Amino acid sequence: MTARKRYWLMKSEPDAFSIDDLEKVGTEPWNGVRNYQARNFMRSMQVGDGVLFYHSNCKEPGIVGTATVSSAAYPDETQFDPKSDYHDPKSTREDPRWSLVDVAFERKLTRTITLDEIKQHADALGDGFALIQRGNRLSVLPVTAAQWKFLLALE
DNA sequence: GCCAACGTTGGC
DNA sequence: GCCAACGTTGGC
Repeated sequence: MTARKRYWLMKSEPDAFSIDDLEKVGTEPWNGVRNYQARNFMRSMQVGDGVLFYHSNCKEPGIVGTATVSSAAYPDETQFDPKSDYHDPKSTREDPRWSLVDVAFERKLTRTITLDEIKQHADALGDGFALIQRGNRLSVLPVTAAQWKFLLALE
């Protein structure tokens, strides 16, 4: 039995990993997430779920493309690697603390749907769109089917 | 580069 | 279990 397709927004700093990088490699393990809430969202993802690819911490923050979840959650290898920036000495192979999913490139948007523009549509998006909630820093967050449709219609 | 917001850590 | 200190995120 397959659950109904769900939707997510995932942030990445384009200097570190951009939508162009994803297009080049095709599929990428979404490593380095070290926030429990974000991790829990990834653990609940299913193959085929839709992803809005968001560029953060850059000149023009916003949604730049779409991707799909292409694996179930599995342990993030970087947590075990002492040489990695994402190394977590408190995590063990027996009981891994951090998980990730693979994300597959779908398409680039013809233009960036900017954060500024998204904020202007806060009413239409409804309360609780985590991206534009005050002070929110979550790097992985859920998007409803209605929000997905609305946001992509702005393109 | 600044800084507000927020999560985590660790002393007590 | 409180909370101050600290580190990180991310818009500006």
